[in-house]
Amino acid sequence: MARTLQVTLPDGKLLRVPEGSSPYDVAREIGPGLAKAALAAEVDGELVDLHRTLEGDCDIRLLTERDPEALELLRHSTAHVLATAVRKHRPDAEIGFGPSIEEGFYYDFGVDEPFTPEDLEAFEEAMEEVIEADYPFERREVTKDEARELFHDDPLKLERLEEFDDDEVITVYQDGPFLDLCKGPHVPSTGHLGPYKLLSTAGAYWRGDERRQMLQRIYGTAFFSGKELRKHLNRLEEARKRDHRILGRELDLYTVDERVGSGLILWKPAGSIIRNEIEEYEKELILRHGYELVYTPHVMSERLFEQSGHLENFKENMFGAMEVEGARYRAKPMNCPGHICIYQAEQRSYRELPIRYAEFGTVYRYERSGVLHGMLRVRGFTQDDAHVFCTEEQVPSEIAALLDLVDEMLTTFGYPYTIELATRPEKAMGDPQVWEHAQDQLRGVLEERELAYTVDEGGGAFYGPKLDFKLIDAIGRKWQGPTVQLDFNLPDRFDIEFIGEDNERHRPVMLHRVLIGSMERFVGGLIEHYAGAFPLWLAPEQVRVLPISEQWVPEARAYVDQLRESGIRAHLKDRESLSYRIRDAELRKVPYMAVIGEREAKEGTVAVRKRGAGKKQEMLDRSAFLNRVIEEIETRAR
RNA sequence: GCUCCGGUAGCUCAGUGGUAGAGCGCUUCCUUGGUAAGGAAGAGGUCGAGGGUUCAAUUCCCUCCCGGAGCUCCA
Repeated sequence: MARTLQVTLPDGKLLRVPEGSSPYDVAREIGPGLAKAALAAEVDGELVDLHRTLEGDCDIRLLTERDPEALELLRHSTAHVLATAVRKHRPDAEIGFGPSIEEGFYYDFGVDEPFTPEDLEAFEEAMEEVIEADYPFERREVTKDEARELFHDDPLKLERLEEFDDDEVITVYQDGPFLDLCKGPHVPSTGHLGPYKLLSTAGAYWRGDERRQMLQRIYGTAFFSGKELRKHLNRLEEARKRDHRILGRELDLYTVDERVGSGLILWKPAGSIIRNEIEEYEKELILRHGYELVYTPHVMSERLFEQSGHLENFKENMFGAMEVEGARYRAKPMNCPGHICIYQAEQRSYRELPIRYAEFGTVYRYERSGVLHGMLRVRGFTQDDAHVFCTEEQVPSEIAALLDLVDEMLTTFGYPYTIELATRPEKAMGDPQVWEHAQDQLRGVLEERELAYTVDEGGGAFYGPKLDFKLIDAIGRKWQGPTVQLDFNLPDRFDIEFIGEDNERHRPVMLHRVLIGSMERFVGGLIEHYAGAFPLWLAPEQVRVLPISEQWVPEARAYVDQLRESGIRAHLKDRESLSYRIRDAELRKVPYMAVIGEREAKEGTVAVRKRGAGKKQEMLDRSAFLNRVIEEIETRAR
């Protein structure tokens, strides 16, 4: 009698199957429905192909479309099918890597002629053929020598191959004519692929190293259902519509000019209003939290940056030196040295601490031309920077106060957020024990508040651990948010001190923190977050007053004046037809339209139409509307 | 910086080896309007910059500048 294996299912149920069975056989044993739906399996914690022979007794979990891991498999398998198709059209294409990624997959190819959009269409057609052929994904274990032979025409694969240890199991996967060096697993056959779409091509360095060969990357995405694919493509379309560069132009928020230079933002009046509102709000907030405003120059002596170490560690990101009367100056890439100089302008007593200096400081950094991107990645930007000088004992309360600030700020803008604690990296300066202690302090505050956080092990800067806050925007994308950073470096470099209770000199702890980070990036992000429809308190134009006809212009103008008198940004539009003006106000995303005609004139009212609310309108007493607007602005309602 | 793609009116775009066109916007006039485009006329372009090929270049070639998709890096 054949021997049997005992498999344990996720629900704890035990099953006996003949030796030599595969997960597929297990699925069939459980039911035909599962056998059909199963795509792969997790055996003793390891993902394996559905038809892989089981080695012995094991825990097994069958993966179907509903498991997140299955989507990754699907995408990875789709990448293989893409490579199969590319090889059909371009037999000489060298194959690089083709993994699944967060939103889909890519595959890198070494080709002489880059791919065109027409190529992508041809590849999609060829992929259909591969799918129809329903080739199984066949897994084989090979020796290094066998693999060398199999991939003798694929230099990129050979290079990867040499990195395997001699005793490592090397596996290859074959689907029809295409063979790839691959760890797997895959879906059972090419016929199991779902709907997919090739999206774009781009250059990518072999192994991400800019000194290496440039490969051609094809990006695509794949799902189990057409519905999900369409949803994803819609999301991409939605993101495209929110693009701050397009909205920024349409709403006259900012511009760039090649005469000024790449990566340098010109804030137009409407954008400046938004920026100024944010600055005013934040100023009020931080003054309430015990910060003091300071200002420091944009250009400072190069010697300062020698002392701070920026010239040593940050030089490739700094603008070049300019010379004045024999001395060299630099545009500042960071605000900290200036703030330290202010701290050191006097002898400091422990009684003064903590000292919190805040500045909307404009910094300039050289960024490679290829990375510049609208307002999100620029060469000149204004940070809402602050530096806290305090004693070691004060660190926890300072961190706690910051958590409050961050929460209040992000709630105002309607951003949910997550927290990350970044700890000591390999190459770090300072005593590991000091690091340990500081990290414990940060952790302690988070835990005391019962805040959820993740740990980015080794993700801290070389000079100190940090807390990173990630924002989640209206369409679910993550953005870099506030950061708080402990610094064990600059206090030493500048020999910062305070006189303690014991009348001795002591070194204060220094914290760097930003809430919004960079004005440019934050506003760019806000444009996309709100899709250009800013809440009332930020909206460049808050109320547009529309007289029905010329007859009511004086009355409408008087109302505009009254609104402005109360600090409301109101404008009169009286030229074109009412329909036209309504449409224009909607397109400009003005929060409120106030229409005045015969009826309103008679009753001293105003017909209020809210942005995006269509024909729904409200008849309000003029002072009632004014008060409502003021209230909404003051509470910074979202 | 690198690979590929692009740059024509303020914006979105069409077009051509014989020096240019649309829609929107803008100006003026008519219309005096009741909730997402009332009508007409007009102005506006050294076709990104420089060089080359050609009888002739916005068009073909080269270099540069700027933008885009990525790679790498970052607030």
